[in-house]
Amino acid sequence: MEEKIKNTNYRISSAVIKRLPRYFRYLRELLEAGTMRISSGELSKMMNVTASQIRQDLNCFGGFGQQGYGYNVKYLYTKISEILGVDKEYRAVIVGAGHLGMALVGSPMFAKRGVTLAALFDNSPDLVGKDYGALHIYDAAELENYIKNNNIDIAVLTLPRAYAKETAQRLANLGIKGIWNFTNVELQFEDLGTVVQNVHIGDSLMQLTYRIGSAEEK
Amino acid sequence: MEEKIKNTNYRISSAVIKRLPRYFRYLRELLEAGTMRISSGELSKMMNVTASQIRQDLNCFGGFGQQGYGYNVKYLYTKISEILGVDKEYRAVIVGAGHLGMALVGSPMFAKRGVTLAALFDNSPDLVGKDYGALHIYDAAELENYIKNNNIDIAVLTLPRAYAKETAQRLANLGIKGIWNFTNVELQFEDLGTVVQNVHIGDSLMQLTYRIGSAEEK
DNA sequence: TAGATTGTTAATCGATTAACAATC
DNA sequence: TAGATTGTTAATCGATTAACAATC
Repeated sequence: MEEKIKNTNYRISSAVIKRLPRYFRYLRELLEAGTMRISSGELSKMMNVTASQIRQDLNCFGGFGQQGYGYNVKYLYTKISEILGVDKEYRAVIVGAGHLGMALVGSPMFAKRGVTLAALFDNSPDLVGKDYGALHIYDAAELENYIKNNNIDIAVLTLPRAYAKETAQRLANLGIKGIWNFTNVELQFEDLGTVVQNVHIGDSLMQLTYRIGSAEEK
Repeated sequence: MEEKIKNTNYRISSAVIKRLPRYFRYLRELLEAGTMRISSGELSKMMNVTASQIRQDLNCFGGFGQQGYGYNVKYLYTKISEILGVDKEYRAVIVGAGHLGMALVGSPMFAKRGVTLAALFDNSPDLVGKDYGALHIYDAAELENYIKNNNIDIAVLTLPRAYAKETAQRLANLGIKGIWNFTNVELQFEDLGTVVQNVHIGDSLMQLTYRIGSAEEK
């Protein structure tokens, strides 16, 4: 049972990577429900994918199952968590303490995924200095100082478009590991080694309206 | 130039559909910048995709370009808008007036995509009855009444997980056309003809931590 | 007309599914 | 051991890219 995660020198396809978080969610649900084991066949029915795909996906990273038995839910959950970096305990700050920033602060999303929120930043005098639960809102001018001294890995950008590019550049210059970008500005810092994950929420709305339209045609 | 959008009896692949909103965004930017025409080659450089893919994608819906010239930006933007249903002027309500709901209300996202926000709903006595800009917050108990009488096409679910399933079921029973689901609950109402678009924001965070981890390995 | 660039067919590539031998 | 189910190879399917004739 002490299978290591494969040293994946070869590139994992982005199709696989995009599916991993969904496995993570389903496995946690199974774990919480007290399920001990699951076969690729059972999981495939729950998730509406093929059992083949599940086995192929998992085998990119290692042989986590056992012939004739299936997968131990707790073990598989742990492995997928490791693959996704949940055990790395990344530390994040939220830059932009508007409604979106506050919505993220208030949700259990970060905690559930091993990410610790350390602080909030904003440039509005009305907000700077306030506390939200355990989190303090700092002046955006303090970003450099704070990030250098507090071991921050990830910045969540929930500020207005207008400040996005400049702020992101400052963060990348600091060598921050990841930027989770909710502003609709496309960012690019591969040269600086900063990973950018863009969230285009509006694209999702457009997919919805497309699908409504195409459903109505029939 | 009066090319009709192809009557797409055959199914457009979801790979194509997912790319359409990105074309929409880039084309608006070009339009705002005053660019009159663009070739698939130029656009491909801007967007970091192949020119072939752009031409293939567009030709699923019609021949919007002109040999030797390229694409008229305004015309193409209009056509893609039609394909995505921007011209349909869908009407939406937001169910759940917490921070996430308020963040969506305050953003220009809906207006930019032809979706009109009509009202907010919540079940907290502190919020019901208040107004935010032009939008009124109604009691969630009024959902049925309001939706029947106000021509609502889309419900945006930004309420706590606990109420998600029940509320979504009520909306689907009313025959609402689309549910934009921000709760992490997987919903399924294909039988009732309601399109569900799930937003799993946490999955995006997991992709970020995965990518940070795999970038660090090198 | 010559040059440019589309629309579309054909070739390639990659991802998904099926099949089955390995093995618990 | 027999039954079950994985890990993995092979077959299929679909999506992307390349190529080029059509045409503005």
